[in-house]
Amino acid sequence: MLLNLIRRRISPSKLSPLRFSTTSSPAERLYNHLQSSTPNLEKELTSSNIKPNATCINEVITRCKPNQFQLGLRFFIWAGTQSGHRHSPYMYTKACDFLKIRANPDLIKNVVESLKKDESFVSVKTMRVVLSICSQAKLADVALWVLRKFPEFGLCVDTVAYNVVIRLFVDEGDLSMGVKLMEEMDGVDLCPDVMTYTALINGFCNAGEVEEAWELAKGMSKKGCVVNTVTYSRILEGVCKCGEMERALELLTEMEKGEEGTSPNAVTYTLVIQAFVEKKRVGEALMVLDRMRERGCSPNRVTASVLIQGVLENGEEGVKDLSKLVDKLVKFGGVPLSECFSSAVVSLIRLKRWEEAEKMFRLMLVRGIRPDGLACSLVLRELCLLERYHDCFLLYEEIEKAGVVSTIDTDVHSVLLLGLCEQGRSWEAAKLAKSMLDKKMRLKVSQVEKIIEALKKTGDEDLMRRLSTS
DNA sequence: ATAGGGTTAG
Repeated sequence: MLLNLIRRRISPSKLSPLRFSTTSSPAERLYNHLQSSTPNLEKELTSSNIKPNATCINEVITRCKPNQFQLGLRFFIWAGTQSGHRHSPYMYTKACDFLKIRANPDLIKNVVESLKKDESFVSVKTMRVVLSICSQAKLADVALWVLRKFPEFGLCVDTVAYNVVIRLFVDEGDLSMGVKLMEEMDGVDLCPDVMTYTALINGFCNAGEVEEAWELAKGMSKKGCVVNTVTYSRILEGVCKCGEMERALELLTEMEKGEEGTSPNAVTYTLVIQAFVEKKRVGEALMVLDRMRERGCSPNRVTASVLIQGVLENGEEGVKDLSKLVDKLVKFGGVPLSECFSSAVVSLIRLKRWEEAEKMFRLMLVRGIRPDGLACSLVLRELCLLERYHDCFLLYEEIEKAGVVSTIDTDVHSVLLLGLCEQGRSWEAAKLAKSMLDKKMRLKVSQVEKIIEALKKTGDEDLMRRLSTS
């Protein structure tokens, strides 16, 4: 950190290139190449021989001031075309946020135009990165504009590029543009693939136009695309969303009777189960569970949590229904008892039935059923909200002992720590603080002073030393 | 490229 500060004070112009390249970070060097206003920026960047990784790319971009965003974007595009590197979705989000692409769509157009003007090397890969940026920023119009620019660079549009643009229009709700583009593909000798169809089928299903989706699916096989379980499941989901549960069951039957590649899987059945649960038709949801079992398909944790929530919410006989369901899920395999109980705890908390949730959670610990990370963190958070810090601490210790991979949020840790201090539980606070230090957690709370003050009372010198150096 | 139920880093 200190080194960075010192470095920044040295004006780059006073350093010879040789000296510069040995003393500065790759990001710094790339950033300086970026400033060099040469006619061909990409060549300049490539000549640096630096292969930037994610951290480095991020560093370069965040160095850009708002008036340099166009340069920053151009750098990001260049970096995305380097061999052996591929921007992760996270990086796309990051770049789009920082460069404020969505608020300023012209940035993309300007960069593409400047690539043309500077006669930089532009490949299909370059365009793919540009389209991914449009995709991340949800800019359908700009994406279409980019698509139309391909010929100007002597490039042929491919199916993947079309799919990106089609998906953007579909997500915007512009289905007719999606269809128009798909039809246009024929004219340039491109064949719509499963992705193209899936995008449009999704769109029609979301718009409640299941018939249209169905027609598209029928058209798929004629074009040599295989209609698979996923496609059918999407349509089934659309049918469910329209509330046509009887038709959904018919479609399910058809899938069960159909060929190998279209037989329903756990996701398919779970969609139907969830739809019944949402319509408070829990009995029928449970029947679908039996049905999937008969077809040799095991429920998974999603199936389980959807059904458990449904039974708790709408079951006639509450706990009795629940234990019957849990027995069944465990017997069917695929979902361990601990997952079922954890789901029940999570559902109860969501339903604001806290007392039942706590009872069940404690029952789990007594019976040696290990709760999952989410159940633990929700229970501990609730206890903190109720200011039952000591209870929370005791449960925390038990959970640690049970060896649950802790996913408890940092802020819950901090609130608990502070709460223990305020309630005069300095021994417990010290123990928690040590545990947090072991996990390399930072004390992220405004009243750090207060905590330190309370911890001093324990007279634990080892702890104080560790706190002061952390 | 399919569902649900929280977070982290890149």
